[in-house]
Amino acid sequence: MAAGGGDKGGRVTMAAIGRLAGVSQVTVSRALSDPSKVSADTLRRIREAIDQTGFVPNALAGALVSRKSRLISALVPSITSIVYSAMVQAFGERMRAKGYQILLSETGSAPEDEEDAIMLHLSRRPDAMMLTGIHHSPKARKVLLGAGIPVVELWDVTESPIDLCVGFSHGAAGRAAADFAADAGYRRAALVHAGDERALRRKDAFAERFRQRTGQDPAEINLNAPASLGQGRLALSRLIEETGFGGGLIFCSSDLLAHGVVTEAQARGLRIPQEIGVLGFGDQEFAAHVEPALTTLSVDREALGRQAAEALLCRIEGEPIDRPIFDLGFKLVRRDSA
Amino acid sequence: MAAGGGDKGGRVTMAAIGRLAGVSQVTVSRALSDPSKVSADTLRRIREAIDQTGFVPNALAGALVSRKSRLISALVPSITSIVYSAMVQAFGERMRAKGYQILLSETGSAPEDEEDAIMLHLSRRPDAMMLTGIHHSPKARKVLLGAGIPVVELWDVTESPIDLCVGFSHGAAGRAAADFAADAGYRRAALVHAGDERALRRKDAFAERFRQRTGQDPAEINLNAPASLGQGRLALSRLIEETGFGGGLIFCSSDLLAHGVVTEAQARGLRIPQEIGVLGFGDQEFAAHVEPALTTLSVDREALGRQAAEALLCRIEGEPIDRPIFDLGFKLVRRDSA
DNA sequence: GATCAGGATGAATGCGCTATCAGCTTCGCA
DNA sequence: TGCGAAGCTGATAGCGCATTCATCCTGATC
Repeated sequence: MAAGGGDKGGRVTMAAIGRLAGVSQVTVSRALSDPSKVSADTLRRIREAIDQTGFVPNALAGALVSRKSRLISALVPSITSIVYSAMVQAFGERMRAKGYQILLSETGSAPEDEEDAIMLHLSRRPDAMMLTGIHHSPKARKVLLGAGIPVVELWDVTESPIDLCVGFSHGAAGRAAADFAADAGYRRAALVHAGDERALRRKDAFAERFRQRTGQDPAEINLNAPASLGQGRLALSRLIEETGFGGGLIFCSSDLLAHGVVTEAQARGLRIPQEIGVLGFGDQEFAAHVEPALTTLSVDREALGRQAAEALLCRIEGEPIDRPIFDLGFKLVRRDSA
Repeated sequence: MAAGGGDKGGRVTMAAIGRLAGVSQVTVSRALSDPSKVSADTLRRIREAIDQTGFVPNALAGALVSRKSRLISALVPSITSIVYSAMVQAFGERMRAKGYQILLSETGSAPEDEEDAIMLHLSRRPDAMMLTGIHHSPKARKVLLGAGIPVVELWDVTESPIDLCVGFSHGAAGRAAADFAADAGYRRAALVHAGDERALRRKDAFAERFRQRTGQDPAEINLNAPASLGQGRLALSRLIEETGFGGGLIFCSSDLLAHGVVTEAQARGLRIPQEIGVLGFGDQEFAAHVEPALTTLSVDREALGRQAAEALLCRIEGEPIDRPIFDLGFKLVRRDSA
């Protein structure tokens, strides 16, 4: 262990601080939660005792009795993806400013893992919960509703959220991409994606709209793997070698994949955007700075996180919310890759 | 609120489940913590009651009395940097497999923020704590020692850890980079970094060694901003325009900056590695796949996280650790950029 | 001097659970 | 038939704190 323990054999509690300062446990509690309720002299003695002993209040006990844990639970598929980490960062920053801590778990992509994680999180009695996506198991929905806490679902919109949702329509995003492709004169298209549920919906919407507009079916590469530059390069190789893709617009499910496609295209001497156009998704920082700069669907990840935090805080503080569905939209940013 | 509450007005507790199943609260507790201690029939009735009510045990109360929260606290400067998020992911995965949850906070780079975060985390009575770096305020050290829990410091090594440390020597890394530069025949060098404390130590070690080996002082650009591709491009521009850098090896504090430097060099028509060599740090996924592939100092972030988890688990389970300092080293991976 | 408002403090209570010890069956075996 | 062992269950006692209510003091007001 790191330690030789506290001051004495027993651990330091408010009662112990009280004994040192010559007051009761209650007064110590008051001194910490609302110093104005305690006389200046008492406050000074209590603070001295705290400094002396290195006392750290036990938030477990506090939360147990007050029924307020000041803990917000957050579930994301992965934190190594900037997509989610930037959102969680903005979310957490806002929550921390309001005195809440974040209990964060990765759920992967399997719904049953999410269910387990939800149960584990609820057992810590969080004051609110943030989930990614709008698809959850029936049991998850049930326990969430039963928990009686505000819940926000992120990265998507639905008319029937568990409680609140903040996101944008992936169908609309896919259609916007297809319209862009058709308007820009592309007569062929391909879809490269990592296989996650929301990417699939963008892809399907793209395919349908592109077919309507051009009469052509896009080729498709489902990588079924976390997005990475290497996977993006691989995707273009497979597109060319497996499907005989000879040019057109490639709509990627993330900027990282798009960057990989661009890199592979350059390595093969293919000209961008003349021979192939590349459309990314997310508008991550690097998108504007690579060569050629990526044309991409821009999503404000920080705004998603902030808005989610704001909505939950309203709920926690009992303020009315006129509409629990926040559609933050997206923007197509045209640069040089398509 | 999301909910209309539980089944009744009051909330569901073990006592309520017991009433439903016709047993006492204690038996419910046993059924959950060790089902073998309860008869098959009782177990079935308890499980039915739990399913019916959607009961979720209150881990706050459990932790309060058992003095085991099954919570591990983790403090990192930022989760949007893959450097830390990949490490936390590996750390969390191992811990989750052992039944622990992670309480994660971002501390930024200010030491006083870390101190606040440590106090907040300790108030939740975690079973162990993971910190980034080996520099902490005296007060932080004191409360950490007083908490009596295992502590691991990550990303660096020191002879005097608070409890455990897992990392590598940044001085050695900087020197290895300088030796590589000198051995490869570079007579000029430049240092591009984001300004964080560990990058500064690598930089200083590089500068000193490079001077010894070549008699030359490296140029330096301190970006004082989170590493990004755009910052990397900016850095090369500044290097050329402010310091008149005309060629040599550029040692970057991260692969992302290195990638930016490479991108800017290509945009300016500079040949790599003939005119300028670029050495990255971290060996992130994309390093091997960009063109030219990045030469970089490889650090196994997942191994850091895993080893940290393993060491903490040993401490928690009371197993002996012969040496609390784990130096996991680094590797120089030569590819095409230098 | 009596009365009262307001500030400062403390005693008692219980949040929901685990740990401990004690009680009750049942069964095997002498 | 008796008796200990083993299996199952319950009563009780806190964990450390916030909440509630009661108490005491001070000073202002009539």
